Amino acid sequence: MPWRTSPADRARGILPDPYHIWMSEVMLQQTTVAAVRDYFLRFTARWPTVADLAAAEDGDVMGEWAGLGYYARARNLLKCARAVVTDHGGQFPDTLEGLLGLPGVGPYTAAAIASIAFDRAETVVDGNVERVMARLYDIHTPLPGAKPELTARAARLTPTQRPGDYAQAVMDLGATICSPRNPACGICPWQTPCAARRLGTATELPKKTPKKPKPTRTGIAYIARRSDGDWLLERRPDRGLLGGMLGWPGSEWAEQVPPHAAPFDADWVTLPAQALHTFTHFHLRLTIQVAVAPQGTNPTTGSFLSGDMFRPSDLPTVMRKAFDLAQDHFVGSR
DNA sequence: AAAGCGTGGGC
DNA sequence: TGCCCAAGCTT
Repeated sequence: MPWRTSPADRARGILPDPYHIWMSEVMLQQTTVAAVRDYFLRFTARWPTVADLAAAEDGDVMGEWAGLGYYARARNLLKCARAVVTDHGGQFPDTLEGLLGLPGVGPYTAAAIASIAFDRAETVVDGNVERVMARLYDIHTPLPGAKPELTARAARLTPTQRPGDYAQAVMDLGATICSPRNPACGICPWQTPCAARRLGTATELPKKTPKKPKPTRTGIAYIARRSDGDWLLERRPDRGLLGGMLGWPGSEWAEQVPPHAAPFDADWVTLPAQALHTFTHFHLRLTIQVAVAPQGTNPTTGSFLSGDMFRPSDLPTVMRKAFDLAQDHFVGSR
């Protein structure tokens, strides 16, 4: 992992850049290491310091985050960078309390930064640690209700020696050996004290309360290309689903879509294929309508973005799926 | 305090 | 193939 420094360096007092640890930890919230890696490298190459990031344009940061999901993280990333510069002299706070005051930094991330970047004896409790503790102590209370007990167990184990190494090690243990499906108990360094290992309950822990089924919503997206090659796009409002991201104008997304109008009058063509996408709490079937806009078109929403300025990679994935289908249409009809 | 909030990979 | 899961935070 490119944000990590070796235990050997850490032992000699060489700690990682707090900016890098903060960046990686925010990206890693509910996101796999494999997905984060390239984003981390692009962000730190483009904005090498927190001051560079604080000076960035909102749209540039949102565009660079596109595809990683949970876009409130990107909005808070910018807020946080600016808070560090304006309220903390450009240095990240080195205490749990100070870190918790930053936007997008909750109990886990604050403890991760404090322990990994500053070697403070704070306790990280992420999904890995929850699983390891539930098994180590054979706790059958379902999550999220078990969280306080799991946190207390984890805190009791946190050492004062090399807390940063320990935090990473216990998460690595959960990510590799004490894995959700096929835990490798035979090679686990904690196999002797582990209650679930002894009782044979490891694979069924931690218990979780069942999830609600996802409803299916539908909607329409309007993808218009002007004769000069510009695309009609809009910036979504700064809160809610895909907040702050670039997207295509369209209807609401709902189980029953209310009446709505296209952004301008034209001979809109409905594509034969829909864009299918699943969000955290619903499935979406997006119907795509395409049109060529004459020069001088005045849309009721959004604005035309030049073909040179528009990077499809700035779009969140659902909008990118819609674009790919529309582009097939425009190319195929040429 | 329960719900909202993305995405891709693995099985 | 659909479901589960991933180094959670905010309101």
